[in-house]
Formats: sequence, C-alpha cells, structure tokens
Amino acid sequence: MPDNPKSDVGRITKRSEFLAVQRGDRLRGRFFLLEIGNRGDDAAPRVGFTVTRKQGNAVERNRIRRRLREVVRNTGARDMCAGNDYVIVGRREILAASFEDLNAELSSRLRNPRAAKGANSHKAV
RNA sequence: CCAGCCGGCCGGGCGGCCGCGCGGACAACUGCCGAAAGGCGGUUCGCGAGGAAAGUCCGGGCUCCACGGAAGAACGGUGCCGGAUAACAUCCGGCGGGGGAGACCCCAGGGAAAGUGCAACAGAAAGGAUACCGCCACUUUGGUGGCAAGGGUGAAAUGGUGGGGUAAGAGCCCACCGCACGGCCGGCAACGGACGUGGCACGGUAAACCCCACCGGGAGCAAGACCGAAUAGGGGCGGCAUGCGGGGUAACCCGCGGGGCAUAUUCCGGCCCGCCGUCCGGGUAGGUUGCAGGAGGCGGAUGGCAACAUCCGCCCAAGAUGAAUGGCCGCCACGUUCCUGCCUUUUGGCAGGGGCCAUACAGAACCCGGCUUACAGGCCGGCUGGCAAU
Repeated sequence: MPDNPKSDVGRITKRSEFLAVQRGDRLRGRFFLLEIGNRGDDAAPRVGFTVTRKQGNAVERNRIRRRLREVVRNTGARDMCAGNDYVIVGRREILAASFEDLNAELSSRLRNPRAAKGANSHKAV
C-alpha cells in the first residue's frame, strides 16, 4: 500500500454519500471547493467530483472532472487520510490552470489543519 | 489563372510512459476471503464517442396504459403532381411562380361565384361606387353637360402596349399580349400547346375565421420486468407479561389509578395502550435486466433518370449510470508569422532557416430514419462567367 497509494483512493457515486460529505468541513479555494467528511472507519479515503451545469457545457465539465481526477491521482492521494470522504466541487478556472498550480493548491488544502482534524474527530454524528 | 455555383468527403497522424470503462483468457506467475463452488484483485489480450453524439423539431421500432370493431365529433397536423419509404413535415423526378448574365437558387404553391370579416393613414373614390387637379363643348362667366387620357394619393385604383377614332375621350374600333369560356391535341397527373368564341365580366387577403381532402388514442427506457435489505408499519403463529379493589365459571363489566393524542390553559368528557422470537405479503434504499445483431455497416452485380429496391459476399464495431475514452513527452503534417536569397511590372511564387499554435464546433445515455443549428482548417469531382494562350 505505501508504494502505490493512488490505487487505494475509492470513488463515491451515490447521492446519499455526497449529501453526507456535504455536512462536513468545507474549504473554499481558487479552483475548487473542498468538502471533507469523516466516515468513522479506517478504510481507504474516497473522493467524489461535482461540476455543476453553471461551469460550462458537457465537454468543459468533462474536462474539469478529468483534470481533477488526474490531480488526485498524481499528488492528492498522498495527502488524503484514511477514513475520510472528499468531495471536490470544480470551477471553470481549472480549465486554464496549470497542473503545477492545481497540485500545489490541492496539497495545501489537504494539509490544512482543519482537513487533518476531520480524520481524528470521530464524532461526526 | 481569377470570380462564382453545385455535390461528396475528411475533420489530425505515428511512437513511448502512466491511468480509466467494458469484455475475454489465466495454459503460465501471484495476493486476500471462503469448507467448496466461487468472489475481490493482480497479470495479459481485445475493444472504447460524433458529423453533428447537440437542439429535442418531426417520423417510426419497442414498452406500459386505455379501448369490442368501424365510423364520427372535438382538437392538432399536413396541403401543386407523380414516385421512394416502416413512416414522415424527409428524399427523388417533374409542374407552376419568382430571382440571377449564367452555372443555379428560392416558394406555407388546395379553395375567394358557400358564408363571415378586414384594408389604418393618405386619397375624389377601397367593392359598387366615385371625380380633387385636369380635358372638351356650351355659356347669361354664376354655371350646365360630356370625359377619365394625363397629374396626384396609396401596399393595392377597375386589363397592358401601339394605332385608329373623337369636341375631348373611352374596348368605341383594330393588332399583339393578358384574361374568361368552349371543345381538341400531348401528358398517369400537376400542367402545357395551338385553335375558336367573348370586348373584359368575376379586385386583394385563407402564415383572418372558414370550407375541402388526407393523417393522428395517450404516455414514455426515470417505459417496463425481476430480485430485494435495514428501520417503521400490517397480518399469522408461539412464548412471556398484562397496576389495585369489587362482581362473574369465563369473555367481560364497574370504581380508583398510569402514559399518550386533540384543546391556549384548567376541569369534565372523548380516543389509544406491552415485550421477545419466528414466518408471510406489500414496499423503500440498493441491485439485475431492458441494453447493443440492427429498417446494421462495407464491397459488388442487376433494375431504375433518380430517391431506392432485389440478390450475392464479407464484417460485428462503445455500453457508462455523480456517468469510462484521459494526462505527459517526442517526431511529423497542416496553419500562421519573421528573416535571407532568387524570380516577377505588381499581387505574389520558389528555396533555406527561426519563432508561435499544435487546434474549430462539440461528449454516446433505449435504438433507428430525417430536419434544424454550430464548426478552425483542408481534400476531391462537376459546372458557369471572364482573361490569357493554343
């Protein structure tokens, strides 16, 4: 597991799971809004992506989602904590941003004390 | 060579590394769970967006609902003729009208003697009549009579052009054109043609109501079918429990209590009452299916002007569901731009080198046939006009 962390990040696809994460911590950012929810177990972290219709047509929304997935695959997975669910709400600024900026942004958000705190406090009820 | 018209096609290519979805294989390598069957991985192989996948505007397949058949009413749609098609508002071939020098392009193109309505403003007059300016004759100079050629108004003005004629004019007369009617000829038809007759009536508008002909039951893959937790609730069975007192064999009844509901609150009055196990049925979350072999694609032959049809051969080509087809790099093509050299009267062309961009519109969502809209750049074919050369 330590040498291959990327494959351990799961996806969340159910509406109920997204709604659950929505009740957790929220970190606003330049490129995206990061929502963090704690499941209360020790399983691998999971991530979900939300891109609203407002951000563009289908092609642009797909591109936003794919770039976010790539960012999570490359660097984001290292900084995610087991037992947490993350939802990244993408904005159209992602289309023009470089991957260096996106990686740095996501890493700094994930290392934020509030994000780390979510993993320790199991009282999410 | 330049300008233009029409039709068809492409819409980056090759390679490397990493990653995603679906399917196959596991003979070989390998991790976990399981008694096993097997499951979750790993490995490996194959496949993986469009010409519009888009808008959701028409037409179908498919599914469910409704319905005895048929016809009609209402409502909606279509509207020259013939053909193609499963069907269409689509396509093909014609006809008619309009535009263009031409190749060609455009048309919501049935009916106005079934009826109703409308036409502002302007104008003398807008659908049965009329005369402002004007023209002519007469005149007592006030007018009276005749006329509609010309002017003027309007989206539209009562057939048009030319000639004759007349006081001036007028289909009053004549020729041609138009129109109406009649039979004839050609064509399946829309329609066309020549001929004869008639001096010409019957104005426009049906993307106004309307009339006529034809077509249409409704909703949609979130259709529909199947499996089906947890929790709450319903029913069956079993077990336990079921305040106190009185009556009764018992079901139960009466009194005093407890909790909850409705009522702003209180009292009176009203209504309701437990736990555990197990099974059954409905049903929610969730899952499976529908769901990729079809009016399928490609090639050929035959028939047809064509749309298309028939036959033969080959092929199987995405299947996601908070929704896979992506990220990075190299080379090349294409494009654009700069510099140098050469050619050319110029626009420009060729060669070499460098920089930039490395792409437009846009993402399958049950499936087909169309329509419409968006689109960087490029290729091919046919045709028209002009210039030059032969």
